[in-house]
Amino acid sequence: MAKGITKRSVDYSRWYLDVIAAAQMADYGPVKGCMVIRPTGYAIWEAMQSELDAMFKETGHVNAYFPLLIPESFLQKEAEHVEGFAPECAVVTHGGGKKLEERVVIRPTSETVIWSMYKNWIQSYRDLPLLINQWANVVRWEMRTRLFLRTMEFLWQEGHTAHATYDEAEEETLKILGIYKNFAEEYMAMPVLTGLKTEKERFAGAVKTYAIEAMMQDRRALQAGTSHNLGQNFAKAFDVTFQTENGKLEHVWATSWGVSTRLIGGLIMTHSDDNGLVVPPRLAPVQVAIVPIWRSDDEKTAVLERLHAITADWQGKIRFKLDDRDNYRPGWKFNEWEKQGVPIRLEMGPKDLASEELVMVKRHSGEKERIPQSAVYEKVNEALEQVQQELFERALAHREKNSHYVDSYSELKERLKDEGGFYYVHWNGKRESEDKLQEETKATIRVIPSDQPEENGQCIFTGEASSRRVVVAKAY
RNA sequence: CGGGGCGUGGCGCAGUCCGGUAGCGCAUCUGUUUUGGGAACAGAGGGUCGUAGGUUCAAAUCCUAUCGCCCCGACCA
Repeated sequence: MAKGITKRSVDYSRWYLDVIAAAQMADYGPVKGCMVIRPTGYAIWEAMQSELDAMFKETGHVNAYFPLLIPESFLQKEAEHVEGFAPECAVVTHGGGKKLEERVVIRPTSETVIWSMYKNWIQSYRDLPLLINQWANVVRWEMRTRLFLRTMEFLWQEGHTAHATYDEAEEETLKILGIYKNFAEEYMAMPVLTGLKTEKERFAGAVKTYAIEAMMQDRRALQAGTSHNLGQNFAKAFDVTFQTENGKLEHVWATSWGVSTRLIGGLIMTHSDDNGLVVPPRLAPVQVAIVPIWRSDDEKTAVLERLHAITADWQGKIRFKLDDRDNYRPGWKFNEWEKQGVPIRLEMGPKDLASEELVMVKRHSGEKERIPQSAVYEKVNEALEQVQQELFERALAHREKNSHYVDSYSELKERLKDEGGFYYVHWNGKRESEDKLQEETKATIRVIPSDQPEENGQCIFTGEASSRRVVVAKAY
């Protein structure tokens, strides 16, 4: 049925790329690993941006913009940070035809430039908290890239906040984590686990890294957003201090947090099917595609007239497209909108004109329904809500079905190989066990879940006592 | 960096082994008939075969070099 899209069961990775191509979401740029985001893909990003941006602003954050180019020496000021990022930096060595005195890196992330500026902006406890976000592009020289999931250049938002106390920074870190979870679940309809990253997986330069972690249809994990408590690491590296209420000088406490265009990859791999993209209604650039059907010019006029009347007051309420192109036939249009992931399709032809009905089709289920023309607006709104809900529930059920409690390492190894999924296992925090796990199974500890109850058990690697379970999975 | 694959009209490919008029499908344009799940027919336009050198009467095809991209792995949001 869907020409040109490889089935998920045949080759998941090929399927993913085919979905993107069929929906015209992105294309390869001329430089290896770089991606052109086409209008269909970018519209989804814009929808994500506008929702997230509103959430940040509601919680007191403001937007600003910092430069793309950073002096190389800045990266080196924070020991762990340089170690983590130096290998993947693109470095500018020449400008204006001359070799630069100091090389300049294209930002892989902006902590260093931003903290170099915060040094000038923060003097007193009265200047805190400083809650800044920026929407930007960053470059990381990755060895292996994949559209949306990992590209050399990607778009993201990065929040960088400064606080007077550790507790306040920690509170901010968790607040943002909550926003990310809410966004992922309520808008993307993508259920996520929240939790702390292990030391091994922690952001270079952070004291604590929290993440939201989602399960894709192939049962692999996708880290979909991170929120870091940076402690005083960057304040110390850039010597950012403030005077406290009682006159003492202290280093500022920091956080940083981000989500990227990777979310689009997550969206695709959570909901789409063998017929192409499926976009949840709240983020769909087009929520309803209307396909009129006619044979004669008279029929065309009548059908379009009726549809115009029905949609007369939809402007600003429902994002819809009346597809009245006459160089394509209905079947072609059905397919086209399907590949684009439009949640609801309405069909109306001569038959419906007479019966005062029309046909409503849901993209995610293929379910068709005849609805009275007098109630289209209500029915469509109802359906959009319902689809949003069903997509979330479907994804959640998939995650639940593929999440397992396992108490032996040998069983974990077997099952990781054969079925994938999330495994809740006891681990007592030893780095060596974590390294061994990755080496032997390619899987990693994704999160130490926030909502997991304390439970006495034995670490499956060492047999030592453990008080909690962590989530192990193979990841993107 | 290792393994695999590929560079030929806009896109997808065949042709390369065995040198001899650059081809097919899709897309595009024109016209007619069509239109409830990817329309049919007729016609048309569009290519220095990744790049550079070599062999030859003759190179997409053989030789040498080189550049690039994609997929799979190690590393990563």
